[in-house]
Amino acid sequence: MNGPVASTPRASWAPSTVDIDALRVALAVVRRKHRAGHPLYRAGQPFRALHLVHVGSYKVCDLAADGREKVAGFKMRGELLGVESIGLPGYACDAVALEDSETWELPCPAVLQAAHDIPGLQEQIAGALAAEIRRDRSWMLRLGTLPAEPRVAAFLMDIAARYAGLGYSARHFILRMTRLDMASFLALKHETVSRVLGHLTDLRYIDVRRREVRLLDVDALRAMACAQAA
Amino acid sequence: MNGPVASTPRASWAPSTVDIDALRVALAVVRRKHRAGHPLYRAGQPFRALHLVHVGSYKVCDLAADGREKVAGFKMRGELLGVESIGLPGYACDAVALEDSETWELPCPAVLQAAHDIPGLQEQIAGALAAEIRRDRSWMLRLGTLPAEPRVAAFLMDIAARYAGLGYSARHFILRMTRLDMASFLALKHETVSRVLGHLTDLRYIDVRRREVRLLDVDALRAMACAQAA
DNA sequence: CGACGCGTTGAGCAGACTCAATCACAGTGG
DNA sequence: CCACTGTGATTGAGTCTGCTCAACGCGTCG
Repeated sequence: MNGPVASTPRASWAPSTVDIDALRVALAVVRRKHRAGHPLYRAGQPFRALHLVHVGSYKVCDLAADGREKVAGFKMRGELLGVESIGLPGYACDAVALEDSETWELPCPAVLQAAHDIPGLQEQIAGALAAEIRRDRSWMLRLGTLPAEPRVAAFLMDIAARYAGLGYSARHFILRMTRLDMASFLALKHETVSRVLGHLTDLRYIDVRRREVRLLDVDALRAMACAQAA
Repeated sequence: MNGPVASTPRASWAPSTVDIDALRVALAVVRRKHRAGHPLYRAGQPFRALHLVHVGSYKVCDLAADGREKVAGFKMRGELLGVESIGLPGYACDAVALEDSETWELPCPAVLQAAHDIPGLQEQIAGALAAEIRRDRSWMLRLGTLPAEPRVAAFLMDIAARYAGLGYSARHFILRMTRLDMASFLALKHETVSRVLGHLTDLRYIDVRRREVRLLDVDALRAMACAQAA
């Protein structure tokens, strides 16, 4: 995610993953399914549980009072949903399934109890929240300092790395979100995203057919994602 | 102690504040002073403690491997520094004093122990981390959806609200950071920030003399900070 | 005093946006 | 089976906001 870091504890670097085994033994996990486009939760609904993505993927959408809206992130298998709402009476944002998906519900009281009882779990949870902060900050940095093209390149590299972490191909994958969602997350317009993908195709860095992406020149993409100039 | 927050759980809304009394009784707090421009910590230094701002203010700077840099936030009295590094061997970013400042050091092992022993503290800490996530997300939303002028207006309103929370005037205050820092945080160039402040002055919304700011028309500023168009 | 960092201001440029048309595809129903 | 429809994606032309480059003023501090 950040760089080629090896030999550090997982909870620090992995997306919002925690030690699932520890939680699974301690909690009575409820499975919840969501069809593509349907919400796992909406902003304002009572906050009573965290959710672990088990199948599929979700987007997290922040909303402002005046209607402005932005995709804050995408969550894949093994990642946690709802951590941003801890300490609030209701959820702070929306979580919507990008495809037919399934989560495990982790009720808050049970998690708190487990954090007390299971040694190390408290630290893992705090570590997962801190990792979420770092991930957000890392994207804030990119969105604030990179032009459109490197931004899209960085996004593709991020998705690729996460698929790789799940055992899927890092070179060939399906984008589960629309161009509009990508654009919102990247603070661009969907036309711009489309144009950039087109240009990356012209450069032979990638091959895109609608949602299907093939990375042809990972080194070039990585270089582009790091340098401010093209 | 915290601020005039009404009728909602404190840990949820306050900046990165926690129940300081609970921590103070449990921890042997060490005071650390920093002159303007000097670091409280730098990215990579061993992470052993959180820090509570007691006097003055700090900026938090994220850095990318390729040298890109961005101010991720500003911390004032009562706010926590270092939470983003929880679970890592070293700090994930820099924290630099904007003026002569002082922090209370909260050693990690002691905090963890206290979180075990003091009922509710664990939740408060998790709540503080979640609040940090929400604050970052809230700025990501603004930076992604607002043009330069509303962005600066929103920034001024944010600073004003935080000063008000500390018992200072919300109408008249000193910006502790340079235009460059503001610009970095707002993902703008410092010339743009300068121009926007100039324009807000022309509009009689504010009065600026270098770092000194007076808010003349708070309603207009608030309106500007919320609407995407001017 | 001189120097450097910070802040302001101006002119011109360019990258991303706006507006708009068109295309591809999946789902629906006749 | 295919026309119809709506959403998502692509592409083009023109515009504009914020950036770049540059000069200058102010203040502070060595």
